[in-house]
Amino acid sequence: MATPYNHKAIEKKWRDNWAANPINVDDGTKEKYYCLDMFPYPSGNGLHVGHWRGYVISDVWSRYKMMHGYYLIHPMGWDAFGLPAENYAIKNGVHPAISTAANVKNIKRQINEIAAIYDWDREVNTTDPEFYKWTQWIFVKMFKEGLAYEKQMPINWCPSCKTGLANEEVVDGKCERCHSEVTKKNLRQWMLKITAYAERLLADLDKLDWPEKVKKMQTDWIGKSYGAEVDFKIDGRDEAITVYTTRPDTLHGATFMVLAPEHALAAELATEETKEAVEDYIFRSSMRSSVDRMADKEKTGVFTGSYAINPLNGAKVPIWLSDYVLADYGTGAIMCVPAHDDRDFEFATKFNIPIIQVIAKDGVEIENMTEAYTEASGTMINSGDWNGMESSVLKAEAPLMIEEMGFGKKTVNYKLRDWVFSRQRYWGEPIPIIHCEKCGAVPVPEEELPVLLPDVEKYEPTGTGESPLAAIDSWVNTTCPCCGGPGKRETNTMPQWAGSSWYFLRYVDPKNSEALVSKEKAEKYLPVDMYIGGVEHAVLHLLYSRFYTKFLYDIGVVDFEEPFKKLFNQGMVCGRDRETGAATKMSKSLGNIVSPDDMVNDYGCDSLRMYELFIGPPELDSIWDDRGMEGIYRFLNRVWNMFCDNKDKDVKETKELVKIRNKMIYDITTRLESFSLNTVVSGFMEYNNKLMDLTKKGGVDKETLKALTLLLAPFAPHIGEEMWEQLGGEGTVFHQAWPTYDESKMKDDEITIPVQINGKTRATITVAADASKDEILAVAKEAVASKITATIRKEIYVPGKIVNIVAK
RNA sequence: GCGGAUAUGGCGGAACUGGCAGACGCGCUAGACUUAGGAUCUAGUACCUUCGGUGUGCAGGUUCGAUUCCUGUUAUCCGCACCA
Repeated sequence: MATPYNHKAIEKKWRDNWAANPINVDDGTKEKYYCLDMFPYPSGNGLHVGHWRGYVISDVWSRYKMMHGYYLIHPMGWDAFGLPAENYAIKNGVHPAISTAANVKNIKRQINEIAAIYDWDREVNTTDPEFYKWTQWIFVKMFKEGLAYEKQMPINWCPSCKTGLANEEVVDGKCERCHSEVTKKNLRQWMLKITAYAERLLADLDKLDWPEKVKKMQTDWIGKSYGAEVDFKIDGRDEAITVYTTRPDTLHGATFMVLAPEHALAAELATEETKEAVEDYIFRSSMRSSVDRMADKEKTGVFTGSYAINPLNGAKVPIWLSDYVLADYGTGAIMCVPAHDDRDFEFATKFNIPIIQVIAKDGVEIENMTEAYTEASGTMINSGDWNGMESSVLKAEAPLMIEEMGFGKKTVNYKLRDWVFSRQRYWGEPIPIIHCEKCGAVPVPEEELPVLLPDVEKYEPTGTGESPLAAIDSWVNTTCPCCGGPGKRETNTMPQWAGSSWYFLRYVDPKNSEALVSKEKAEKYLPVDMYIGGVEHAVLHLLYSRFYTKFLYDIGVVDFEEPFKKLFNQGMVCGRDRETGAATKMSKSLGNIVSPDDMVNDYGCDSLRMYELFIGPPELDSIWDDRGMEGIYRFLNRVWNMFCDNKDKDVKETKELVKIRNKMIYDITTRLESFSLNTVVSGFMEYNNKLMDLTKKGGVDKETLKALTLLLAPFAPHIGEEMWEQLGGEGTVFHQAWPTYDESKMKDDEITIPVQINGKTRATITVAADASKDEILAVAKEAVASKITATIRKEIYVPGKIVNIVAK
């Protein structure tokens, strides 16, 4: 018996060897393959086995690509701005830069335990001034293009984090980070005009090889709808109120109109009698948080006392105010057709407003409507000239008809809002703007970037809407780059998403001081071919990155419009709840975090890598169970022993061995190609069991051992490299070509076929693979002759699969 | 409320275009080797039973044949949530 499997010695040996002789080298002739991991936030908790999973998946894929001759861009970096470091600073008085650096060091050590081929020469850190110089540069460019602008508006405000938030960061009315209830605060904000890209962000989703789920989430978030704007004259005045509707076909059924309480005309429309009630309603609405407004579906509202004129039939309709109409969508005003809209129906019922049905459901007019008929299908009724038309047709044609009639226009709308981009916190990129009394907001000249984040004494957010930077007079007071007069620096910082919206571009040219990325390197190494990470960024990071990339394309920095060609979302690794046994997210507070460190020590990196994959389908959540590690460790031991038993023997290749080898290559390759990584691992186990069997029956030949080594290497790189060396292979195993299979050599001489009677298996027969149908049926009938108790009605033979005899 | 995903032994999970359900692993049972074994190896392990039957959330359907296709339904998870 040869030396037992010693993971510690083998892994140390190859780790040192790879450090001395890097295997991923750009020789200028290879094609690139860019495989990217979502870079981590360097948290003080370190990595758990869930983080590992994603990194293992991407490393296996990278090494597989390397064995197809690619030069890999496989970088790692740090998304290091953000609240936890700042909160730690507030509590302990340690500068975020210091605690972050310590966390980076620890996590880097842990990541190195994975033995992934990260190219640390490409490492980036969003808090590095040489990096955020370009984060600020992009902002300045956006400002110059009119895509970054200031606005005073009520925004989402987290009272616990004491900062404003983007819509994307508000989940169920709560702060995405700390889960506090989000309130509204009227603040001067920096906004990014992501809405200018809405159409392109939507249309280009088609080009992407992304999970449908993520594409759908982005589609819904952008929320495009087609409809018309219609002008309703206010009775007795010259002004009109414009509404947006997707159902202009129902215009004859509009019996009232509702404005958002924040609508510019809301207060003005009140009459003497309604003034008090209207003002009261507007005031109360302004005090309600978005959570309130969402949770409370019961309709409230107030009649303004004014009327509008339906432009189509001249009907006089009352104008109401209600907070179910959103101020910042469409025109902030709607026409209400209670017969054909659930919300309008509810409102009309509550406030006794007439309901006029204009689409016949199943050809009839409903006598007493109990609910709205919302489908656009049926014949128009009560609609003047439009009577008799099909509503679905009218729905499509009405916008243009309205436009021709001169009281509206065809239009589209998006749910997507501009991006609230400023944060009132310390640990982020300063927004590179100087405010001057004469010149207004002036961008810091590009050659003066970066605007360094100064040290402060107190990190504590003020809660007033000012960032802690505002307290540093010496930093705030500066000169205006435009007129040379006195100026004040912008004290808001950027959100955490700023750096992560473009970091993947910097990896390919991380030390360039002249440009964000050189044209040459961008062309050669970008874009990202495969992006691997969790699904939690579906509408945050992934939407922002697409927006940034499109902008950089427009100003000529890059020559592609989509940053990530292919996206893979790995599932979460859950812990098990000690009492209920249910799967729960790993978290510090639940105390169910499994650290990879001990696992690596006890079983080795190769075992942990394979177990991370074996645990379940990579795209689904899975539950961590320590005990399963044993099984993988045993498996690697068995591979090692089988290998050692055979490697020094000169075993002749047999037909059986050739068949198993080709089948093994075929199975592993096709499963890997379809990203079914858990079944790749079980496939290895199955084939190893077969090879162990054959070891007892005469041995396994070198070619087969070699094939196994090559297949296994991306998964268990250390043992793979060791086996390759012991087989006398040249250089590193990762510079070898991925093995190929020959389908003609996978065929069996004999096949085993189940024989069924009436669909139930009664016997199996073994016949020559090339036997004819008649021969097989004859053998089959003989095998089950005693069990056939009725007349044979039908005999079915599916070649190579099954025989079914129908007897009744 | 709307949309999407999932449902298979004690557990994690296999099953390619309909063709032997439970591969592979964990756990468990028995045995071997051992002073010992939480090491290793061998055999067994869906359920009920005597033949035989029943089984892929539940109820139907299509088919010679359904985990796979269709209709309905339940549960869990995820996303959106007054977007007119």
